[in-house]
Amino acid sequence: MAADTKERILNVAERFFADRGFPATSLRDLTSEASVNIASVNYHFGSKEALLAAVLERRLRPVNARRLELLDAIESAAGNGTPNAEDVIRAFLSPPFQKRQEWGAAGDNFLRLLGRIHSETNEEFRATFFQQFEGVFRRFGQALQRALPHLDATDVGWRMLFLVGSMAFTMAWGDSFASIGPGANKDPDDMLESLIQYAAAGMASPVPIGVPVGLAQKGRTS
Amino acid sequence: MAADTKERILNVAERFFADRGFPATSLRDLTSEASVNIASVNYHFGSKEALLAAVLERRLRPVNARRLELLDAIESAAGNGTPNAEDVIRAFLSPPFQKRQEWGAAGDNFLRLLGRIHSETNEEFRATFFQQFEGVFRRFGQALQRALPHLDATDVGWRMLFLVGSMAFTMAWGDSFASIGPGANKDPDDMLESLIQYAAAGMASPVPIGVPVGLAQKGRTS
DNA sequence: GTCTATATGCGGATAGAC
DNA sequence: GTCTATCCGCATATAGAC
Repeated sequence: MAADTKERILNVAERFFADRGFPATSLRDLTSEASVNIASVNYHFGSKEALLAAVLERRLRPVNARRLELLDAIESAAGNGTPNAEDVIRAFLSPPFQKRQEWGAAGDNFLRLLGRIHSETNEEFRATFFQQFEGVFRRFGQALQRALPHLDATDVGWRMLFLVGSMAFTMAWGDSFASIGPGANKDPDDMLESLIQYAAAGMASPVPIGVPVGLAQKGRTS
Repeated sequence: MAADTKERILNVAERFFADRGFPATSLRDLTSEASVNIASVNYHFGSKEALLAAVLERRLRPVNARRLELLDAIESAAGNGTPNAEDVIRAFLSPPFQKRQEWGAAGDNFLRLLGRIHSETNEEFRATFFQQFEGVFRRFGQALQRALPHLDATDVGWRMLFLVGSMAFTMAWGDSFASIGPGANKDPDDMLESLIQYAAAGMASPVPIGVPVGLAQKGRTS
């Protein structure tokens, strides 16, 4: 049962990489937990790094495909007009969280891994991850620029950085963070909608005209 | 020169932990780069984990002290009234970025490390990091709840999650992310102001009244 | 406080039998 | 495809001389 072996490896790797991080996960533990032979990772994937790439690609591909599909639909509907910014943001944020629900516990693990990966600034990780992500990021950047013509390109770039940061952190922590913050839990399904609303408001917020952003209120509280 | 040895270790650890991550950093490389003996980490700090704690505490302590100082001033000025949400957000976000400028290159390294640490969901890291952070997070949560009475506690909690995510990601990536996004670089000093503005708009955005957030527009683009 | 030498164990990867 | 046995190197940590 080779196919089963590969999948068992992928599933345990997803969970362990999410829980412990990639460098702190040993192939010994991983293969033991998956009940496969220790040599099978190298046989099926070639190396530990290639295993990470396979773990990411398996789920990132459909997520990003869905993102672009939704964006295509929005741009088609807008025609020559400007697309709605909230719609664009929704198209970017929804797919990973919706897929998580489809994928159940595995989706949970993947999203936590994905959240981790986002703040990995290493070169090797970038090669694996940004290869899948960079094109999507660019297309959504262009769409947001059209949807928010009052922003210059730098503002759009920074705000996308903020948006992706919120998304990644929410993926990494999900519900477990709510216990630290104030208030009891409501339905976790509402979190995505709350994130979309937060991001849409932040994205579209006006830029002070004629006043350099950095000088407007610098040192106000210091 | 023992004091110098400790500081050289701390400085290199800060940079290596930021660049490579904690588990991927070896004490061999670290002590070699710092030009100190390999045994000195255990002599001065006790263990690799204790070194991480020392690295974090050295800079996190003044950052969080400054945050609370600013928050105290805001709450004193507000008296029995409600403090301004943007002021509270500024008090939370400004100190790490202002300290970075004070600290120069070391501040850069620390902020990248701090960004990483935020998405570390491990138990061990939480012990070290949240010990310093949890109290600050609670106090700002209460302040934001008072500043934004139209939000219930769950909304405040989630939006703080989003805010911290934006902040952490900005710390981790800083300027290097701008090259991926659209647009050329403006003054990097403006990034903090842009982040504050984004967060303030997202934080204060209205909640649809009488319509559950999660049901309002769910599936709109799917 | 600093150094060398070493204890002790785990890491990824592979050779070669089945 | 799967397994055992092994190569080879690096990890943290410490003992003990200086």
